[in-house]
Amino acid sequence: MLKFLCELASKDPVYPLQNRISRKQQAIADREQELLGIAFELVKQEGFANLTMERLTKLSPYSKGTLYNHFCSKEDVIVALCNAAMREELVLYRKARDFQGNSREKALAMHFAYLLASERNPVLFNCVLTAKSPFVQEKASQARTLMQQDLEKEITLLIDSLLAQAVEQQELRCDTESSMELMAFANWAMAFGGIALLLNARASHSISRLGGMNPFLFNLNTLLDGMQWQPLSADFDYQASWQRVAHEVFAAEMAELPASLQL
Amino acid sequence: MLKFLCELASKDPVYPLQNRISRKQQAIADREQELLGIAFELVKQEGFANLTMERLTKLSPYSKGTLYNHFCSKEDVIVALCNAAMREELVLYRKARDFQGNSREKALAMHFAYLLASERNPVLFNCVLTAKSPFVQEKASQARTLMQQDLEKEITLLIDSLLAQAVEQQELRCDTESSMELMAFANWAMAFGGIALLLNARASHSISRLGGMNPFLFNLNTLLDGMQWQPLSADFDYQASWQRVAHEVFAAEMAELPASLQL
DNA sequence: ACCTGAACACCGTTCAAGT
DNA sequence: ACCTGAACACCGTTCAAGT
Repeated sequence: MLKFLCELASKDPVYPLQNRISRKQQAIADREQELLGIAFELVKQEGFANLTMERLTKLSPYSKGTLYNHFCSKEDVIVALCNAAMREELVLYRKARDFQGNSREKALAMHFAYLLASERNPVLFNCVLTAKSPFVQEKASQARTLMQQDLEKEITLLIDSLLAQAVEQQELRCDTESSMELMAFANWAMAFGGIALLLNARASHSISRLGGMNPFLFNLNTLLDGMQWQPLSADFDYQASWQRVAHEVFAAEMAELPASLQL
Repeated sequence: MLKFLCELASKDPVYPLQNRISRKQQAIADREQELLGIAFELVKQEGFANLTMERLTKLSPYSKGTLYNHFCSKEDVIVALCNAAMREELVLYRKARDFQGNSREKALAMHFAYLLASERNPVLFNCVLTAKSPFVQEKASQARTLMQQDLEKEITLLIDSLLAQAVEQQELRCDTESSMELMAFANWAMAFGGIALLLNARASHSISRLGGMNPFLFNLNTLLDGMQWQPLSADFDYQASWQRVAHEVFAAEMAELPASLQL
């Protein structure tokens, strides 16, 4: 359940790796992962309102004081969870990038990874937004906030290099320097908006009426067509690419998902 | 500040209008508006974490028990605020629809209205998302939840009729029945995603690097081009339309905005 | 019938006392 | 040096007592 937290434990920069990490430091890092794992279970089961320092203390073998030794506030826990989620996303993005296909198919694979991450863990997806809001941000520790910015930069870098590759292969045109950044943002906005609405507003009229249709591929095809990213959706079977991504890249991750969710 | 709450007071269906509303019912409806106004100020100043039943009680002339007479829970207050925000949005959408121009320009005006609503009141914009999350929804009163669905339907209707009009005028093609609903959703997702990210993640790398550029028009032009909504952005000056909307439709609302925000 | 506010269980954060 | 848990101020919700 929380293996993603464990395997990333030693990477947390709050306790930076040294050539030889002291036993004590390692113990502290381990405990932090243990605490984050419990916090993760709390939000997973009942949403964010269910995460309280009180409950976190009671479910852990430690005292409140010790919790506050790791996290300067409740918000700090939230940002820490969000960072773990982003690290997990990064792993998926790297897999997506290696998909065999043209540049637009690779972009599709990246979006698939984003959607997959949100389906695997809906609450953490929302976490990423709330964690960025100024009210949360200002109560979190600086170390954790900086870490978040680093992770974000790393993701941005991946996207940028994909766009650059597409331009190089002449499948995408990019008139000015700045329009590349605008294109990156447009992709993020479209994907984020679609997922956030689907996750949170499933009951809403204009979403429930979509019935069994999968709006993601439609959204993406429309946006990428608007960017004139070749080949256009009229000339290529991106539905097939979407299926290929599911089977060739993310078969393992898909298998973990509840059967009710077909991407 | 909270005039939008007042003018809509009598419309709240929790206390439905009758041919002759009793004096007592009117008093109750008034008090509810008063309470919502205070709640609004609380979230406006310091975000949602600042809204507590405790503070709401203290800032009002009433007791806790009376508050719970109006709102069955804290979440119920949030949904009530969200509904007020949606009513305000509706007013803007109606103004946008009457913009003189081709169908795609009208769509632009609708998006402008959405953006304007979010700039006028960032916290309530977020409110609309959190208010739809299942955890909040299940703690709110049914009356308020139903009201929310009605408001949503009304907004959807406006969008749908604009799309239908565009198809009728042959500026937009719509192959199947369902693709209209997909197009409506794509517009919502793009607009929502862009605004939510801009509001909450201004500090994030891939947003801060956009600098002074306004990504909204880019996002919209790209999406609507992808939908093949005529005339395409290459053949029409939508930048000019955007300015026209600001001046011709929303001059009054723009004037209220802090000068730092140029749409 | 409606309003009040005391009461209860819970929460976030701190810090003196302990090891 | 680090851990503990009592203490404090605050919060959401309820309900017996009042009018």
